Amino acid sequence: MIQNRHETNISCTTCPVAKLCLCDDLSKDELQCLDNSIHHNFTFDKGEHLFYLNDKLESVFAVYSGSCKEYVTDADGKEYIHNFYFPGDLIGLECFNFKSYPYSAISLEQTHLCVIPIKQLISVIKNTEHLPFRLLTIFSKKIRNDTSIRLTTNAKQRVADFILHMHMRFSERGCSEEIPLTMPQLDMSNRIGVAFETVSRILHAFQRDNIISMEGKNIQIRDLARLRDISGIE
Amino acid sequence: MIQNRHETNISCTTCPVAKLCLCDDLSKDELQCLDNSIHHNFTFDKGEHLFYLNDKLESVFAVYSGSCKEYVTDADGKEYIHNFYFPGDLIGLECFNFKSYPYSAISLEQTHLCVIPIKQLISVIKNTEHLPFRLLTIFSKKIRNDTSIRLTTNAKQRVADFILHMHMRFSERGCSEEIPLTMPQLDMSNRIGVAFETVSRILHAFQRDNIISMEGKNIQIRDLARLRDISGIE
DNA sequence: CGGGGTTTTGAAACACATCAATCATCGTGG
DNA sequence: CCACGATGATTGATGTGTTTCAAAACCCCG
Repeated sequence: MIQNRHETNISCTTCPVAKLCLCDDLSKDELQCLDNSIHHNFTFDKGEHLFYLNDKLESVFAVYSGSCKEYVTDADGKEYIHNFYFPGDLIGLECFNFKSYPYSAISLEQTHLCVIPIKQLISVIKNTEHLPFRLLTIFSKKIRNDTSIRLTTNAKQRVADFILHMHMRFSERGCSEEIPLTMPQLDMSNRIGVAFETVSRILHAFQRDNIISMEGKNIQIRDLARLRDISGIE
Repeated sequence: MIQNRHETNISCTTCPVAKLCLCDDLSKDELQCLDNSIHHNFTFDKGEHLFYLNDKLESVFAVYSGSCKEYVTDADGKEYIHNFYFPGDLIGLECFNFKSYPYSAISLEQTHLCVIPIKQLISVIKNTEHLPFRLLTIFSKKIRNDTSIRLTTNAKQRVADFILHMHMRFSERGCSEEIPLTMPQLDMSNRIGVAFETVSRILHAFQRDNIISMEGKNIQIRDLARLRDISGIE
């Protein structure tokens, strides 16, 4: 499925997002063992699929740079987006005991990925003390990522929730100043379940009220307190 | 926090929902090791809390019988329900690396729970080959449970999604005929993000159209195909 | 300098929430 | 055992937030 592409000497030991990925909490030996099981640095162009719905499941992906989305489409062609993935995130981990992928995944820009064959991942899990716990942490976080937009909220709250959630994720990546929206607003609207025209209107209202500012596709939060207030949680 | 209550000779080896719980996939020895770490059969009355938001995290819970919900409330007192839990489900597993519970959990009826202290769970994970993989499976399933109601759907689709999801969960428990709604419709409406009056109307419309039938709090699906059609997935 | 994919903006329609009142249900105590 | 209050469910009328439709403006990218 995945053609072998330009593979450089990237490794987990030098990876800048290792702390977000499988590697964190691992001993030096364990890290080496994991590193040996990973094929580093596959390049995907914008709009290229990592895999399609019902493709045979063979690998888990780790984002090295760039971004991706997971989605399914219904009979009408309407798109449901599970989540977006950024550097350090793992794609497909929760399918490890499936025969095939239950959704499609596509690159939102030029994206570099590391590929971990499931069989080898299972072997590493068996042979390392800390990886099982690391995986529990990753899954716990994924549950919070996947449920970050609440169902009981209105459109403004959802946009606020989305921005706050993105802010949190990019802060983890050492980028707390600006949130780069790598996806079109249509993707954002499909993720949060609001018409894209409504998203556009709300983003403009937030700018008018000096809650955020936008240049191009970058969002900067100017009033975090107001945003949290609109979101309504805590 | 948890008082020791009437504890009988229930064990994982004889538990009727073991296949849904931590036990599945474990060897006989591993099961024994797990069993020794679990305090079985704590009784919670309807409306009794398992734990409150910000309580110190000490244990994970397994539902033996009955049902529970996890929720948080916002500043206005509005309730957000993460999920419902039925026999074989685990509560609090995704908090294992937290200091305190990030939400509250309450019993919806008389409920029997098994309590697994986190420290001992970690020790069992370290000492068993299969439990780490069992946990990955449980987490994968939980992600699907937590995201079973899509954000981009209308009220009818959400009610349909909810019924289909409950149907799936109760089918796993050998109860595919009738879905016992142990929660009031208000809880269901808070879970799916639809006003409870709207839920009431939709449930009646579904009955009028012979898609479901209801006696008391039990839902019976009469036209699964129509329900799937309304849901719109696949 | 196009031209397809986005984003913006306005007007109209509608699905759903909200408000309000009635009805059913159930556990509790007199 | 029935009356009572509390809780949950139903049903209708009204208001509004959001979607939908439509058209224009923008903006990269080739």
